[in-house]
Amino acid sequence: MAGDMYGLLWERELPVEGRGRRPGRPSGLSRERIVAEATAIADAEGLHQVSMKRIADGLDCGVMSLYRHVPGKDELVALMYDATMADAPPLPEFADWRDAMHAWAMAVRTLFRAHPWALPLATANHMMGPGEAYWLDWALGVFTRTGLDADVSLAAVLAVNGYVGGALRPELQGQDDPQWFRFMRHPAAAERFPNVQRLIDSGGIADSPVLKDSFEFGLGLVLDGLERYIETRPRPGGEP
Amino acid sequence: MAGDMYGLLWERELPVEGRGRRPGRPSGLSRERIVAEATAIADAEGLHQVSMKRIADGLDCGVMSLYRHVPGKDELVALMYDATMADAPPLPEFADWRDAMHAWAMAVRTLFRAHPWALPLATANHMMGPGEAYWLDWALGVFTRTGLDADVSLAAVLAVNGYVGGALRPELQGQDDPQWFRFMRHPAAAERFPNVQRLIDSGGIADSPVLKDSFEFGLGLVLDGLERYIETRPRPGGEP
DNA sequence: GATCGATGCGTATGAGATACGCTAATTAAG
DNA sequence: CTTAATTAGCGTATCTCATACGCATCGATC
Repeated sequence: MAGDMYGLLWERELPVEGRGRRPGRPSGLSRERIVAEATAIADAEGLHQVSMKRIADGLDCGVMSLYRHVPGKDELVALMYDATMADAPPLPEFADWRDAMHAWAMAVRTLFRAHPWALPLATANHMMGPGEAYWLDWALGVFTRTGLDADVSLAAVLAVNGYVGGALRPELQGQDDPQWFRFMRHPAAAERFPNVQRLIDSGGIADSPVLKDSFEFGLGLVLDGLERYIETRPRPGGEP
Repeated sequence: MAGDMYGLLWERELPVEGRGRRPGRPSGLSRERIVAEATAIADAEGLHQVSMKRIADGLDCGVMSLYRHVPGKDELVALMYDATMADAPPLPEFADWRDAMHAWAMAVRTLFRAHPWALPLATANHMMGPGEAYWLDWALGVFTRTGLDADVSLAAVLAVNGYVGGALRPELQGQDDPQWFRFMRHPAAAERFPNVQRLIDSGGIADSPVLKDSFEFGLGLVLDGLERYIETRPRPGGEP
């Protein structure tokens, strides 16, 4: 179904030169406006509510006009995703890799919290666009500067990124439905899941400081692991 | 759209008693058969190919017959997800928490590798069913037995689970399209993403042992972080 | 002002989910 | 053995969507 996502996401990177004015009706619509409208709908009401009709209504145009600017809906969603990833202020420089990756993770989190519909898309198979590549490149630079090899740097980025993507899941759910444990009300659940039962009985779920910041708690664990790796990794020249 | 997912996923936990034989036409179809057929289609061709018609054809029945056993498609997908999570051999006992969580993570990975369509669903907002609750409870038990408080145990599980879910993403993608870095062929990409460029130039991506097992590498980092936490955490009674 | 090339978009098509209501198959009651 | 009760199977009709096709329109260029 997805034809040339690569061309779709990257073709505009080079500004087309040498065409000052072309013949033909000037376009009131644009790919950017369509993507923006679709994203606004998704942000407000979920990806489920994004339909070509709904977008057209929002832009006050005919449905089929959209197809002059976007190949199809799948491609539009891919564009929405990458545009969303690009929609964040650039990160500053950091002296310390750990501060840098902490900031990186928090920035990514902010992004996904603002656009909850994007997280499942991140998990689905997709082509990387410029918006997403920015984050990868930035994080790669952080680890490369600590002296890690390129492949290990990538593995480190994948680890942090993996944690962030996964840990966001319950967080985004929590915003809509704080009752992750509603199922424990079921009479059969208590005996089948004694540890969950114990957790609920302990009472302190709601106001546990660790759980309140479980994202940063887990992030800290990952960074701790990386710190240990970086400190103890075999170095080419041995100890100075 | 999702009505009573809670009842849907949990109602069958208690076997209904006291009804030996009921009147009415006996059912050839069953919820289980429908879920199994739908899962088989999704495993083979992706969730996109699962339609009520396709399922009905596979089961050699009419489309509307399915609705006698499943409230609707969204609910069917929820059932598929939870049934998939329940479709794994139970984990053995482990003496060491680290061995246990390593096995846990690898088991979850095996599950998602067998059913790639399930991972985006895990990321989407959903109600926990008995299949998923099993994994949560098991992991919670592991940490609780190390003496961690219930809330911290949950945070630890969320951290490992987060890592696993997130790290699986590129892995599942890699199976279908090993060219995660195809975008770097773009002329504009090299200068905009120098660190990715350097990574590619380093050449050793394909046969880097770290990247080959990047899942376990990252998992090790998370467990290292947890180990350090467990060893240095403040204990109620002080040092023995 | 005629032509060209792109945009805007109405209409038609086909897929997919599902509400409704009828039919069929059993069991239980008379 | 009827007959009523109850539940499964499912054809048809509808509604929502994505999208192919082709015509109309608009400006720039010649």
